Amino acid sequence: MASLQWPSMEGSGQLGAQVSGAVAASPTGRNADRTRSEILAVASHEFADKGYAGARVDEIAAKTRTTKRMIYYYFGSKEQLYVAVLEHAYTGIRALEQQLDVEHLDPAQAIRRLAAVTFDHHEAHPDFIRLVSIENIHRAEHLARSELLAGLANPALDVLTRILDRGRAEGRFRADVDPVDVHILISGFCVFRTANRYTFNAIFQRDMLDPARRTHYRTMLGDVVLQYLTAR
Amino acid sequence: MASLQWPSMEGSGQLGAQVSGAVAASPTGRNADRTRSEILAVASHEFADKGYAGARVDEIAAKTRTTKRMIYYYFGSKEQLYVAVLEHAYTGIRALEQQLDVEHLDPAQAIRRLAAVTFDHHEAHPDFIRLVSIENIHRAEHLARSELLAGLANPALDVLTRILDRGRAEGRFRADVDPVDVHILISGFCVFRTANRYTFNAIFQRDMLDPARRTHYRTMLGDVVLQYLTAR
DNA sequence: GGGTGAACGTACTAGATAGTTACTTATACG
DNA sequence: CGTATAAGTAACTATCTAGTACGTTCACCC
Repeated sequence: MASLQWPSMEGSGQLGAQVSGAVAASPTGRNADRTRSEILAVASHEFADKGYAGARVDEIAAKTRTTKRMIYYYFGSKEQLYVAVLEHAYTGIRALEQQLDVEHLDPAQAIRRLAAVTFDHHEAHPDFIRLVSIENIHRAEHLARSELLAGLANPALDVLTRILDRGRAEGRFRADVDPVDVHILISGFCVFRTANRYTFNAIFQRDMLDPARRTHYRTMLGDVVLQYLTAR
Repeated sequence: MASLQWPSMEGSGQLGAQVSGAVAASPTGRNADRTRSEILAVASHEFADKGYAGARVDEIAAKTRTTKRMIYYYFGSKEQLYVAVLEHAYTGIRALEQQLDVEHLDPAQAIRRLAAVTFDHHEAHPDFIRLVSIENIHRAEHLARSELLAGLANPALDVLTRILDRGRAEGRFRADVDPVDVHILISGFCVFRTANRYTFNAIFQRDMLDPARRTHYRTMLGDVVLQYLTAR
């Protein structure tokens, strides 16, 4: 019901805890790690679904196999729980991004691949995109205060920077493009497609996430980015 | 304090009502139109600021020169007030869009102009962008139910369609581009820049709305769209 | 100059909601 | 084996919040 949509560090669902190095969990009854991660998983989904103010601590507790007391036992307050959800979501996504390997491709193909992977990520993790939207409504006040997330650089940007450097060295890409700007171009397209799906559909009667149009938008994004990078 | 950031139909602030054809408002004391529009203006800002669940009816009332009773008198419920805010916001934006006149420009210049005007709109009406984000968190359930907004087509899309037709007729644009896709490209860039400003800044330490970078992003968008339309 | 209805204010209520207290049970460990 | 402590439950409370009951005032019209 409330499994996380990005790979969690502790396994999201049924009884998947069994944390690697730590204390072996007792098979029966109580299990701190499992309880904590189950609360986190349910809370992630609830906050993503209803927003911070719209989510209810009582309902999060009800969807867990434990009680509200445990939420306060492990997380202290609704706000701290929300921050934990944000941190968990961001670290999970970063772990995914770090896996992408495009060093062996030529610059143009590497850019297409990066754009496609980003595109797929956004489609595969709607809860994450929703959490980001929600956090922007709050002007990123929680994100800015989190010291866990403060220094956390974006691996996608590092990869992008290296691709651009190679492309420039080979004389295939323009010299004056900023990696962050390219990232904005890619993210803007992907985020808009998922985050604004509902109002867009209400007005234009077009579901941007219709599977029939998926490859069309995926290649369109690659085209747009490459054309920008290779323009005279 | 709470003036609307898009042109309202009734004048937002002090005592600007004095509705055109209707009954001349008494200069003193009570004035239905003024009260109603003042509630709407304050509510627009509050909902945009805090979201639907986060906004408080009591606080909206407090920031008005009238009382909570009047909110329920004119709008019925918190939800109906929110729908009224949405409808007011969308009709206001549409009225603005209808003004753009690019028929006298050649297709390429017209596209640049359309992109630039869209770009400016997003920057000038942050409350509208926030309301759209909030409505997307709610999966556009209110927008979809509003019969006022149901048939309301997007004038920007009509303009875009005509520009593309002219460009194709003159052999300057590719034949296989969909106006809605071009709209996605433009909107995606503009919406991302404003709506995701805060989390983006927290992670990349770059304010996408820094005035020093404004023209850079404005021309970048025009370049990207034109390159997409004119690619071999 | 008084009747009428729309516009408005005050004070209240029922229910929801974040957070707490008091108490119980399982588990690790000397 | 027994006890300290981590893990857990259920019931409670203070406060907040959407919505309402009821009374009052103003503008208008005859």
